[in-house]
Amino acid sequence: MVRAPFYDKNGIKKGAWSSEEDERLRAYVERYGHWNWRELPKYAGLSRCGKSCRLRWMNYLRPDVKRGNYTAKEESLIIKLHEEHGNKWSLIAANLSGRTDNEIKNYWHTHLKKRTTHKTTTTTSQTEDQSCESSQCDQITSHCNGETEAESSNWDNNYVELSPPILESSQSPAETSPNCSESSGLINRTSDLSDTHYSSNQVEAFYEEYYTGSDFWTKPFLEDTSEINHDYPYPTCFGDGGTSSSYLSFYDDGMEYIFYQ
DNA sequence: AATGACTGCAACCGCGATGTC
DNA sequence: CGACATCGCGGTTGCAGTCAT
Repeated sequence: MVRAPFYDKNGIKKGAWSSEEDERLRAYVERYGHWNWRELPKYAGLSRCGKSCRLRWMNYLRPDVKRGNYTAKEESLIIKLHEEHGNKWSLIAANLSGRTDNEIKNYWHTHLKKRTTHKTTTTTSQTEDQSCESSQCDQITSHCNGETEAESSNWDNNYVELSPPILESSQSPAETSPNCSESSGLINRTSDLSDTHYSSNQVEAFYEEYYTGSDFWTKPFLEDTSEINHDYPYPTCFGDGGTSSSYLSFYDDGMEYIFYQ
């Protein structure tokens, strides 16, 4: 279902990711963060471009990416937000915990677009004939109007599922923080709040603290280097946890090593 | 069973925005 | 202030799996 792997003229690998590549990228980003996507693949030992790494991480490897089927709530929210904002997938994704904009975009085109088209046509026909017999029509009506009045009201107006929004190409909280330079290399702070519901005020307060308030993002991303896996070289500017030998294993000419030294 | 059409989704691409020098 | 690098976003593509004939 994915493009077959191949190498372009510059020796950059493209196409489907292997499990080994996934593991390398995951291990590297989880340990060192994504301080610079363009440079990252070199240090992670990947023959990929930075853009590809970033996409793979954001869409697939991030631990807080929610996989699996969409709930009725999620579907109704996507439909609602799409009606309001159009193809602003990043905006829509920001309102769905654990979903990426790319995933939502795909889901829209493969599932929801048909439904809303169907809804439009059936709604039109309904005005002429006040009936809607198909279960799909019922489902759409449910999505757009809310499962129940109370449930819909709570969902749409007062609560959001709270975990960091995942945008396929979003800024990480670290990048968002005004206190944090991009090269400072912070790990992502994860949240296990996805199953909890909060009021709007709580959400605002949380994000205030989460993204800007605390000094979390200004702290060095790597405080414990005791368990560094030296299979994944990283710039010496991140501390002395890397070794020259492991680093040089990826740069036989040593020029980049000298540069970073 | 063969095969052509369709579907779903991971991944790619181009371009605008933003940041840095 | 312009040039360049990098990031973020949305549209598009490629292809394996599934379905229909």
